[in-house]
Amino acid sequence: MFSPHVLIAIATEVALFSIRGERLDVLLVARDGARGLPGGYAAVHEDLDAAARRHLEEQTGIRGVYLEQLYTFGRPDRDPRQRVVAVAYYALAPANQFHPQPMVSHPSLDWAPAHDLPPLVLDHGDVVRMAHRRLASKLAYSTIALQFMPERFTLSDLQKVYETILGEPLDKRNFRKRILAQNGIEATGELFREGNHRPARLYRVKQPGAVQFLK
Amino acid sequence: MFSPHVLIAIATEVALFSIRGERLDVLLVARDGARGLPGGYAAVHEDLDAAARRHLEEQTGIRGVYLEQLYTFGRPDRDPRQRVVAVAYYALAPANQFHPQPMVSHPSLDWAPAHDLPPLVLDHGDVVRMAHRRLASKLAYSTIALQFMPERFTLSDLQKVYETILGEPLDKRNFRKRILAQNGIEATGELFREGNHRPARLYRVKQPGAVQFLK
DNA sequence: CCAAAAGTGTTCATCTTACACCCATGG
DNA sequence: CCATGGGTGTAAGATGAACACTTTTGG
Repeated sequence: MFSPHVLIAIATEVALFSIRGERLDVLLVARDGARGLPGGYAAVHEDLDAAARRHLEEQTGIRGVYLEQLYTFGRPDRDPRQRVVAVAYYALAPANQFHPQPMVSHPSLDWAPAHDLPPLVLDHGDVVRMAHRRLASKLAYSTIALQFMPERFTLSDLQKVYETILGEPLDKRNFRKRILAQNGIEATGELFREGNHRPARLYRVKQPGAVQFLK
Repeated sequence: MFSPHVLIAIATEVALFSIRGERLDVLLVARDGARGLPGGYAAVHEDLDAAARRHLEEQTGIRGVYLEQLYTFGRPDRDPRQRVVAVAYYALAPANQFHPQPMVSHPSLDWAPAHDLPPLVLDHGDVVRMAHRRLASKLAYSTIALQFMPERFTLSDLQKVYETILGEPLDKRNFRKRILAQNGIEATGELFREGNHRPARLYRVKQPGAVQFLK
């Protein structure tokens, strides 16, 4: 049906970010001694998004996260061994503050700081950097940061997410005004008590699945 | 080297826009009785951007235009006949005001209004709509509209480009302030005389290749 | 009572929007 | 002199940025 001159292997690659402590981390898998992003070939009759999710789950156990296509890398020399076109994605997983159990128990997995990546295979470093830029710019005009939040969270938690991704401190009062005006979250009425200080109000995302655009 | 289960045909598709008259038009090619976007398969060792440009030139004669990757469509059922992943692009060609000679002489080509598309093959209508949205939003934070301009143009010409893409009229004074503040164009000192009214200053793009981001 | 983080309004500067008239030309 | 599009500034409103103190809790 097809000339072999147009048949190409397609791989998906997923940069999965999470806020851990006060760092933006990306999840890496070890493969033959080097580190790279979770991913692999898409099967002939497999949807690309599904392939990205499948490899992510198979290699990390993570599922149900926000996933967005980033860019397709098609330079013929990007993989020196063979011709593979890579459809890159990025994904966001909730901060682990309310999930203290390690999300990852597989020994070949580890987190690396997005700001200070170790050497990665192929062009995976470029993927992470491009995803990080996209994420940072999306903070300005969407509610995408909510995808990092667990079921219940405080405004300080959310502010730390913004500050971590942007790499700069934000004014607390202005931040709260802005976030509450976006109307994407609501107070649960509960309080979160921790440490020797005033307890914080807990909030939840109104529509956990949806990322809305602002203005 | 590869299992045949991961070998997939990759096609590029290009939505080429131009401002013609006061419409945003997209260039269509006729193929077996239907209309679609210029494009075709990428060869095994061909760069994807290069494949998009090659098919565009082979089918329309157009080259040297601004080209940007849009999205990769990977649903297995997008082409009912066979499995083809489509890497979609959009391209921008200068308005024809200073190029009155038809850019296209091939009989199987025609322009269609982006706001009112005829039925297109496969998912090409989705590609055009997505590209149009991307273009409209990029007007707000980049100098991408300059890619529609010929070598010399007036501020009224440029304003018509914005108005046509956005589908709404803009205030002349505010528009001029904004554009000149962006610092992407400069007056040539020449005047353009046409019709029985005051001649208009001609401008040129400072860096014709570059699209700069604002703020 | 001390330390620590939560919570809360106002002012100033900046940017955005609305708006109307004169200018230069061709016919 | 008339019609046509080119060209220009200002004021009001909206938005964003800066900023400090009180509250509640645990120890």
